[in-house]
This record gives sequence, structure tokens and C-alpha cells, in this order.
Amino acid sequence: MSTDYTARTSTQIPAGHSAPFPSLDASALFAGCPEVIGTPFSYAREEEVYGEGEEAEFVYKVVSGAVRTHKVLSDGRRQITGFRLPGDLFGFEQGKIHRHSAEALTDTKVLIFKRRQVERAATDRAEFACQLWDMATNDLRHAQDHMLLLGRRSAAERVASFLIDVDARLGGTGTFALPMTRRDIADFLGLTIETVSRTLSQLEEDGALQRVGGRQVSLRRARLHRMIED
Amino acid sequence: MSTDYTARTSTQIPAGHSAPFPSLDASALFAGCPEVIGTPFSYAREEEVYGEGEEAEFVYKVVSGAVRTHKVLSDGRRQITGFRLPGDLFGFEQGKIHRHSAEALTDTKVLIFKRRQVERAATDRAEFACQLWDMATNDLRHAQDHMLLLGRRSAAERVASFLIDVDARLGGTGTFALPMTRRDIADFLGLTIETVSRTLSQLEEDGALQRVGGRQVSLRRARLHRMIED
DNA sequence: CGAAACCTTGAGAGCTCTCAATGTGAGTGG
DNA sequence: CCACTCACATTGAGAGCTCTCAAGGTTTCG
Repeated sequence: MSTDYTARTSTQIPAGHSAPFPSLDASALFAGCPEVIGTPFSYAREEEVYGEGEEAEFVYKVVSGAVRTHKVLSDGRRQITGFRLPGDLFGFEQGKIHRHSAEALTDTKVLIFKRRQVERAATDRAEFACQLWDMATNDLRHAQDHMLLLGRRSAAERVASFLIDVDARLGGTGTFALPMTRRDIADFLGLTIETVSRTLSQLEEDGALQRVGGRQVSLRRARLHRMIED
Repeated sequence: MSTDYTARTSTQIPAGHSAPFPSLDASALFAGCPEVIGTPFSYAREEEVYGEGEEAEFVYKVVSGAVRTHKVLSDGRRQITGFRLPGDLFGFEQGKIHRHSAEALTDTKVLIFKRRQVERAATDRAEFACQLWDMATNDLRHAQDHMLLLGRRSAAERVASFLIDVDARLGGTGTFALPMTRRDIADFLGLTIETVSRTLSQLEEDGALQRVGGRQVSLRRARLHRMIED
């Protein structure tokens, strides 16, 4: 079985797909801005796109593959704040410095835009600035949903919610391969890898999903939805 | 001793104060937009400003007092996503519906703006739209910081971090009265009121702060900072 | 001064974490 | 093609942190 999640992702997620949790669909964002040209670039699996504290010189649009953004504490504890899939934009900052890190989950292709060019375009064209605003507001909504998950939901609810979200982003068929490791899932959900693993086993035992190998899952979405109630 | 936190807040936080965690300072946001007129309005302590699911017809700017925004699950579990103090703007949504609720912590004065007017102004004036974008990006950064807190920090770290943040927003003197209840603190930090209370007692025992009554605190900021290391 | 809301403290339970061992799958080299 | 290796995932046992339930204390406000 192939481990080329990049290929799988790019076939299952059309460029115009409306992403359920991170960014607003941005496939058309730069369409009317010929002055904002993206440069194609590639990152290998696990390669860093940018690190916390670096100058925020560019913004990025995922073409294929997947990227995680996260923050870390000095003792290594890590919180993944989001996964970016094809069509998503990321790398925007309020100041000049990146306040989080970004790494490629798999081999990933992106378009790179000069931050200053984007800001210039936003300053010149209100419609464009409004799209950026809209995108940020949408990201903020997802962040608030995730705060509720991290602050108030049980491990089973977190995992069920996560599976439903990933399914929706990967086409909504109910059957897919998780494009990230248990560690990434754990660091996104505020759990340990052992708890994620145990919870998946429990969900399978309860008939809420089936697994093939470590990554491939088939969800019984009605049961999972019932577990999160909201 | 007075419990008029509204008055205390409004004297300790100048209108132009740069807020450390929620919104970008927005004191001048509508300055150049005479067509966007805010209507003064007041809310009593514990009064709802808007509820989740309601149409998002207005946006709000705090003049005095304080507001909390939160999400709730059907069984009552609540996650406060932020506290809004004078100068802060809130109530923006990506769609037409509020995805969270907002309530006044204390008697609160706000300026209300018609959402459609704000959007019109953003469409017309790129500079204005950029300010809104910037504000949303700033909110997003704080949301990401809070995800790290909720997902990966211990109760002691959460409380210490919270106290430092509130101190900074209330003037940075190290001595202040908490403008919210233990329940609000707990629901912001993803803890129970008992754990918040126990943690405060422990911090006092460790010499990291002193308390007078339930709300007044004096921080030893160096010690608190040492506890969060990041 | 009295009532109600808020806060603190205690005891025990439970959920998740830690530490450890075993199992599984993908890529590699013989 | 198969054995090997390494990273990843699962499972178990016990500990620990936070929660729940309960009682008592404190503050606020009428």
C-alpha cells in the first residue's frame, strides 16, 4: 500500500473544495490580482516551512499535500493549531514575525507570495482586503470551535469530532486514510498518542468505525455524530 | 469596598490602551469613517448582548465595562473564548449568524454599529478593510495562544498565565481586582471553579501572589513568569 | 442584619498520562 | 523475494492531576 498521502490528498480534494475547518476556500482569492504572483515551491515530508520567531516574509497557498501549524513550549509540549490542505492559505501574521511554526506533513507543493505584495494589493483593492478579512474571520471561528473542544470535551468526543472533520475535508465519503500520525492527532487534540490510540480502539469496539492498518478508517458517521451532540 | 468593576475598569484602561490579548487596539478604527456611526447602548450585569444562532446584525465596541464571548454545549459545558475590555471590538462573523454568545460581565457601555454599514465601509475603503483584517489576524493569534494553553498547560500554568494577562490589560501594576467570577475564569481556562480556587490558594501559599477578599490580588510577577517559562 | 451568591476546602473517584512492552507495517539490503 | 530494521501504533498497569460531590466560610447587597 502506498504511503504517498500527497497523491491521495490531491486527488480527493479538488482545488475548489470548500474546507470545513481551517481557511475559507481561497481558490479564487488571488484570481483578480495579476500583480500578486505566486511562485511554486515544494517541501519534503516533515520539512519546515517557517519557524516561530522568523520574519514573516511570505504567505503560502497549499497546492497539494498538507501542512500543520503549531506552537511549542520550551519543554517540548506541542499544540497543533491547524492542518492546511489544498486550497488553504496560511502564514499571515499581525506583526512582522511568525508566532507559530509550519511544517509539511507529507511532500507538499505550495505557491509562495510575497507578504508585502499581498499587503500592497490589499491596500490598493478593498475587495481583496475584504477577502483577506473574511478568511481571517473564518479561521477565527474554527479556532473558537477548537477552544471549546480543547477546554471542554472528553477524549472520545475530541477524536469523534476530529474524524468527522477530516472526513468532511477529504470528500465526505466516510472512508479515508488519515494523512497524519497519531502524534499529530494527539498534539492537535490536546491528548497523548496512547489516549488517541485507545480511543480509536474503543470507537471501533463500539462499532463507530472500522480500521484497516493504522491509517485507513471507515466511519459510521451517525454514531460519531451522536457522540458529540453539538 | 465597591464592586463597581465598570468604574474601576474604565479608569484603569485608557481608551487608547493597547490590549495585550484580545483585539487590536481599535480606538481609532472608525475615526476616518464618518459614515460609520456608532450608537451608544448599555447592558446590565449578566445581560446577553447576542446569542449563538442569532442573526449577526451589529458589531460592537466596548466603551466601559467588560464582555465575555463563549460557546456552550447542549449539556451546559461552556468555553469562554475571550474577554473584551474598553477599546475592543467584537461581534464579527464570517457568515450571517453569530457562532458564539456574548454577555456583559458588569454594567457595560458599548457603541453599536450596523454590520452592513461596516461592510460597506470596508468595501469602499481598502485602508479600513485592512484594519479589520489586521484586527481579525490579531484575534487569531490570541486564539492560537489560548489553544496552546488549553491543550498543553497544567492548571497552575493556566492560572499563572491568566493572571499575568489580566494584569497587563488592567495597567500592569501587579495589583488589581479580578473583574470576573471564578466560574468565568474556570470556563475561560478549561478548568472547574474548585481547581481555580485551589490553584490560587496554592499560588498564594507559594508566595506567587497575595489576596485580599475573593477578587483583589497582588502578583509577584517574576515568580509567576517563571512558572510559565514561555 | 439577613439572605443569597460566591468562594474555599476536603475526600474520594475518574479520566488521562506515564512508563513499559508488544505488535504492525513500510522500506531496505542481501 | 525474504529477512531485517525502524518508525509507528497498540495495549497494559499504575500513578497523578483534575473533577465531582459535599460542607462550611466569606462577601455582597437588599
